[in-house]
Amino acid sequence: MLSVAESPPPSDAAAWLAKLNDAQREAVEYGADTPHAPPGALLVIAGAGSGKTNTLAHRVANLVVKGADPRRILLLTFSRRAALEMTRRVTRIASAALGARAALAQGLTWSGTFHSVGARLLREYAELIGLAPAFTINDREDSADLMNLVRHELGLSAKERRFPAKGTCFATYSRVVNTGASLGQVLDSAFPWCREWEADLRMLFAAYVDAKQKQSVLDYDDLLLYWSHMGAEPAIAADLSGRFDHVLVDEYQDTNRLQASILLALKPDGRGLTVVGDDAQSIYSFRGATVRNILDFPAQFDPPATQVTLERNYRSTEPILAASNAVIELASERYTKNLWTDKASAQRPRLVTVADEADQARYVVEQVLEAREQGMKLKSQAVLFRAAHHSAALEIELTRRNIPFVKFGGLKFLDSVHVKDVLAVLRWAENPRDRVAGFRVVQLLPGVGPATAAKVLDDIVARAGAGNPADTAGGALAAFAPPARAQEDWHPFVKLMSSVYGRQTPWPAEFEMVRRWYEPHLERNHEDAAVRHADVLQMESIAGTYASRERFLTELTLDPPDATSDESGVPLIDEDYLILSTIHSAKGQEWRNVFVLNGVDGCIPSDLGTGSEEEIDEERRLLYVAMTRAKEDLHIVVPQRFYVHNQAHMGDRHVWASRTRFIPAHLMPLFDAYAWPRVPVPSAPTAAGLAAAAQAKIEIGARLRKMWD
DNA sequence: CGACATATCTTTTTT
DNA sequence: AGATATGTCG
Repeated sequence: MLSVAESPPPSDAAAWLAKLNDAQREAVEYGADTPHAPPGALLVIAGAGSGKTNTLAHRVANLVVKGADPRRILLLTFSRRAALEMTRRVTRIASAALGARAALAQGLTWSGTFHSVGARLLREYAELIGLAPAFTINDREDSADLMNLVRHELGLSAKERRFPAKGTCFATYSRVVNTGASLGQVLDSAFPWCREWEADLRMLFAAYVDAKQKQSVLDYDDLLLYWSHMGAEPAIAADLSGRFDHVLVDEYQDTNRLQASILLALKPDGRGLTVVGDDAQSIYSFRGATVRNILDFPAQFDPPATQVTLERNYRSTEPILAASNAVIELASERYTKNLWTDKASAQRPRLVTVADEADQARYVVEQVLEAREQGMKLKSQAVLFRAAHHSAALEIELTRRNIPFVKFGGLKFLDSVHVKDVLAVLRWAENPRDRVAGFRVVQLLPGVGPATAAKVLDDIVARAGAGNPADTAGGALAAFAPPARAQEDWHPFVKLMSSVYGRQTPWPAEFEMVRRWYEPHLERNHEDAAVRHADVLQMESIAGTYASRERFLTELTLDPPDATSDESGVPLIDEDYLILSTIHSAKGQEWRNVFVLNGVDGCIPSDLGTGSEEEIDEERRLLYVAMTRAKEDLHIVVPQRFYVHNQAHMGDRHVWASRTRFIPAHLMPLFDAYAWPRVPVPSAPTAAGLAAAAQAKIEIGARLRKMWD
């Protein structure tokens, strides 16, 4: 049992908080003297680079130092990466302050994303709420596949006019769940081209929910939805909220209504609740996040939440901050603060015009190498972009020049077919009712298509009845009469599945058995089997680090490895590599040297996100987030000619792009604007003259295009 | 019924 | 370029 409460606080208590500024210290010390009877809610508005993570870590550490039980602290972060970073810092800070009682700081066991904490709680309360404890969790792709299955069953795929694709259906469903809006509202605001299908979609979603329940499968949204409904059930709600004395939430500007309702159920009067975020960095509205959550937070409580604002920026130089502030000031809705810094620098952020994407890639490589020559590690430099495919040309150039890089965002390890195949076998083993998994696995056998697969799955469900399908699934498979072409492969398949259903082989060894069974199918189905095989082996080594099949599956779907690199596998820890990242995945991070690709209209803002004022403002915040990642040097690259795919009628073609609307002419003095490669000019013009010339050229282009708008 | 070829559409960002 | 619906053959 922990008994910190009676120990006196360390005599140098003030010393370890001395490095914080006044606002930070206020956020750290708010209510910390009475950790067992916390005061009302606290809102910390923390601007970019204002030491937010550090402040939150200090606050948690301080609570522990003052006697709070770390096992009764719930720390909700946006990503797993952020959760790990936070626990690491809290442990370090608290250990230093606690001295001999440092071990206490290890007790911070409830930290993670809303989704992972939700999954953990749901497994604990499963029986109580009528959920099979062995439920499996579908990732986005699996969920869309299930939606597709249901869509076919309802005959929606054979309509006269084409019904929305599975991904669109699922996205619509997800948005309804996360925003709490009606289907009609969601269609109007986000999917207007699907408006005509409202009635069919409603029917589809009802059947989708039904299918999930029958199969004991949850999707990401369910992890929040069930949690939220537990909070609405008085008996469970009391138990839930009684478990945690303190609830702290990071990146609150990117939470949605559903998440807000969960918090409110946990801490109805706000006591012990802390949320931290920055309204100017809200960039996840496509996931149902709403900036209203943070703006309306104080007024939810009586008395209203105490607010602390962190405005001092410790990250960027003054010119970078001035440009970033100027960009965000043009938003149609005012933000709550203005950042300042005392880090002077003569280098303004650069606005670099290049001819096309190939030159853009060459420019970045040249600059990155030059910086490295001057001692800046590749790891201290990052290239950011709006959409994952924007870095394609750069990736080719980096590979050609042999420069190692790691890419965050975009395609995941888990999205490749072979990885999904193996995971499907394991998920089906864990939960034989999981139709998406089973459907995929059975069709791996030659001669088996959708029709045969459906029969197999029906047989399994029929034989199980109300009992545990894991006991009877093997028998159902053995009794099935396979089509002639699958005859030869059927027996080994039945043997494998019977073994995994019955858990005859202990965990990591089971993976190896599945892999061996899968190998011949991999060879048969894929030209590049060798590369794919390496991925499967890599997955096998990851599997060995988890205690059980269930842990492995849950962790992998909730926290998939998020980096890919040119080689298979992430480079060695001590190796130096350049960071490529989508702007979304760059959240919360910082680098000395930052490049923003495609600073053109159509990319930032994405031409898909210019429908409404709100969407445009979100794109503006995206640029703001990208710019404020930079500590010393910031390059926004503007290719004049831009290649686009999948244009409705013309197919692929080049388009002439113009500088992003978020940096209008009157902000140009805040940038160091030039063209690259620099052309020799006869009369040695001034930098300002060059900038003006470059700008005039671009604006004429824009005017000419406007003639046809 | 499965396998393979052909025509038609497609919204980016992620837990 | 890649997914998905539809068409045709064995």
